[in-house]
Amino acid sequence: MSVTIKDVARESGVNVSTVSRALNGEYGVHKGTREHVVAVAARLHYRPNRVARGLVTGRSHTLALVVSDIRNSFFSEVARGAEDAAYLAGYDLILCNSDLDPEKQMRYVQSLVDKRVDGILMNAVASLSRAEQQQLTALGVPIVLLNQTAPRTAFSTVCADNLAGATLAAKYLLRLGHRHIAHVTGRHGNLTARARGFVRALSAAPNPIGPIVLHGNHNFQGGAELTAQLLAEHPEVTAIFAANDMMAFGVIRALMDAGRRIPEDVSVIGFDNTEISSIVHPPLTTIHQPKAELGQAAVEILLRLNSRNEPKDLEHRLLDVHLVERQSCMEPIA
Amino acid sequence: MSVTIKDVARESGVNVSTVSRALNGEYGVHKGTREHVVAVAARLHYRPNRVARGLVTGRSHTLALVVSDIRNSFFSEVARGAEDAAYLAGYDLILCNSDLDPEKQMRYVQSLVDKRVDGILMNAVASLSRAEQQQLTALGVPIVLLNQTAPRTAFSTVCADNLAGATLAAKYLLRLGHRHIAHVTGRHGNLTARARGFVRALSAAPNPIGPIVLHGNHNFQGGAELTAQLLAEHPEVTAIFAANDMMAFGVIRALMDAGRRIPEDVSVIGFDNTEISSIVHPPLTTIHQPKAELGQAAVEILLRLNSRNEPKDLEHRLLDVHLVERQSCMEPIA
DNA sequence: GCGATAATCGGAAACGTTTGCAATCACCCT
DNA sequence: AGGGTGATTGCAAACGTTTCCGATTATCGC
Repeated sequence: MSVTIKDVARESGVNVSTVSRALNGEYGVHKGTREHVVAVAARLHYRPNRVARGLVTGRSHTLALVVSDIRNSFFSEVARGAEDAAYLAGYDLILCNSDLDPEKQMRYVQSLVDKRVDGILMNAVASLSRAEQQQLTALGVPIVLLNQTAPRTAFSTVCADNLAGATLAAKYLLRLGHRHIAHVTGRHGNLTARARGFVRALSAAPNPIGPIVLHGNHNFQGGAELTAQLLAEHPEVTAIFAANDMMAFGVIRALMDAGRRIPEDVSVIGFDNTEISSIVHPPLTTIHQPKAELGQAAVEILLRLNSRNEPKDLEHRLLDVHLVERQSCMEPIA
Repeated sequence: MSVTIKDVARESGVNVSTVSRALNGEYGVHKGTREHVVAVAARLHYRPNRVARGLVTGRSHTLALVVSDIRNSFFSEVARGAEDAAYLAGYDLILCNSDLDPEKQMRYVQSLVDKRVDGILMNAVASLSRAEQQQLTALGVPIVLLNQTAPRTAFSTVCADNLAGATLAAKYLLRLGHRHIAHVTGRHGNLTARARGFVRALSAAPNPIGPIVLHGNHNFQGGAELTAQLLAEHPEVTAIFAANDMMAFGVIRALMDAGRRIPEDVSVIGFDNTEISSIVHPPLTTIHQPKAELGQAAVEILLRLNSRNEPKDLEHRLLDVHLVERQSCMEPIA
C-alpha cells in the first residue's frame, strides 16, 4: 500500500540498511549517497512506519496520561502542558480516564505496557493496594506521579507546593486582619497538606488563633454544605479558606443564599486558580497552581528517563505556587 | 526481556501459530490444546506485544482526537465521551492540541498516520486549505469531523443541531413575552448556524420582530464588550441570547457592572450548558449540547469503519439539543 | 608502492506477531 | 476397503524497520 524503505532502496540503488542510516543521520554514510537517498525518499514521499521501527527499537515515542477525569479542569490544564511538552519532543500522548477505579487503572497501565509506551503520567495511585503498586513498578515502564509529594513510593513525583500555598492563603487573611478564619476541605490527597499548612500558619501567627476546619465533599456541593453548617455553628467567621476553587464557588453560593455579602461580610479565598475563578462573581482570590507546568515537568522527567546518556534515578519536583488577588477578600469590617 | 509467544509455544509443546490461534479464539484448534495453551500462557503471564501484532495486522487499536485546545471544557467533555467509548471497545485514544494551526494540524495527522492509528476525530478543518483537505483524504485513514454539519467534505461528521438549538432559545424568549431580543455571537463555525436559527425564529414568529445581532470575539471578553455596546445602542433590550456560555458569562458580567439585574431587568440565555453555567450567579439558562455523546458517536463511526463486515460509507450524525431552564430568564417586567 | 586503518556499504538476522498453505490424521460414507 | 472430507497442527513467509558484522574500497603514512 504505502511506500516502504525497500522502495526507496530500490529506487536509489542502495541497500535498505544504507537508506536507514542515511535517513536517520547516522555516521558512516557518504555525503553524496546520503543526499541522493534523501532526495529519492522525498520524491517518493516516503514516511517510515513507526510501528515497524517501534518493534525493533522497543520505543514507541508515545507517553500516556492517566487521570481520574479529563473534564476536571485541573487535569485538562495538566494535560495541555504535558501534551505540549510531548509534542515538542516528537512524542504523542495517550489519554486515559480512570475514575480512580483501581481495576480500570491497572487495565489501562497493562494495556499501555502492551503497546510499549515509553512512560506514564498518573495521578492517585493512593487508591491502589500495596500489591498493585508493587506490580506497577515490576512492569518496568517509567511512571511519574502527579500530585504526590510522598517519596515513600518507588516512583518519581511532580507536585505543587500545597503546604506553602496554604500558608500563603492563611497569612494573607491574617495580614488583612481576620481573626475568625475557617477552612473547608475534603479528606484526601493534597487537601490534607493544605489543611496542615493552614493550621500551622494560624498557630504560628504572632497572636495565635484556633483554626476552624470542616471536612466534606471536595466539590461545589461540599463547599456549599459546609458553609451552611459553618454559618450555623460559627457565625463569627469573617474569612473562609476553601481547599480548592470548586469548593470556594460552593462557599460563595451558600454565602449569597444566606444574604452575606462578599467580601464585605465574609472574605473567601480558594486554591487552584481555575479559569472559572475570574468569571464568577465576585472574581475569586485564590492560590495559583502551575498546572501546565506540572504536566510539562512530568513529561520532562519521562523523557530524561528515556534518553540514552542521562541518569535513571528518581526525581521529585515541587513547584511553586503564588497568590492571585482578585475581589473576594478585604479587611474585616470592625 | 518479557515473555513472548515463543516461550509459550516451547513451554506448551506446540507451534507458535497454534498458540496464536488458541489465544485469539480462532476456529480449528482442538479444545484440549487450547485450554492447555491458555493455561500455560496464564502461568507465564504472557501478554502479546501489540506493536508486533500491529505490524502484521496493520491495525493499532488506537484512535486519535485532534482538538484546538483540551482546556476548552467543551472539548474535554467530548474527549471524555470519546475516550469512554474507545475504552469500552479496547481502543486507546491519543490526544492532540492543534490551536487551529494548520501546520500543526497537518504534522499531527501525518505523525498519527505514521503510527497507523485506526481513525481520527478532528474539529475544525475549516482552517485548512482545499489542498490540505485533499491531502487528508488521500492519507487513507478514516477521519470524522466534529462540529461540522456540512457534507461538502469527503469526511464523516458529527454535530449538535445548532439550528434547532438557536430556534429553541429564541422561541423560549418569545414565549416569555420578550419583544426586544439581541443576539451576541462570533463569526465562525457553529456560531453562524446559531445566528441563522435565531433570526429565522424571530421572523417566523406570529408578530415578527427585527433581530439585533452583534458580532465579536466568541469568549468571555467578547460577550462583555458586545453587551456594553448593546446597552449603549439598544437600551430597550430585555433579553440577550449569547452564542455560547462563555459569551453569556461575559454578558452577565457586563450587565452587573452596568447595574442591571438578571433576570429582572434583562434575561440571559446561553448555549452549550458547560459545567460553569450552574455555578455562576445567577445559574444560567442555556441550550444543552450533548458533548460526551458527540465524542461517543464519532468513535462509533470510526469503529464501524474499522470493523470487517460493516459498510464503509460516510455518515453524518446530527445530535439533539434541549433547553435547560435555570434562573437567568423570566418574563419582561411590563 | 604497500600494509594498515578508516570510511562506506551490503547482507542478513532480529524484533514478535499473524496467516496462507501444506501436511498429517482420524473418521465417515458408500 | 478406499477415497474423500474435515479437523488440527506445523512450517514459513510476511509486516517494515534497525543494527551487527563482515566485505569492499579508499586513504594515508612511511
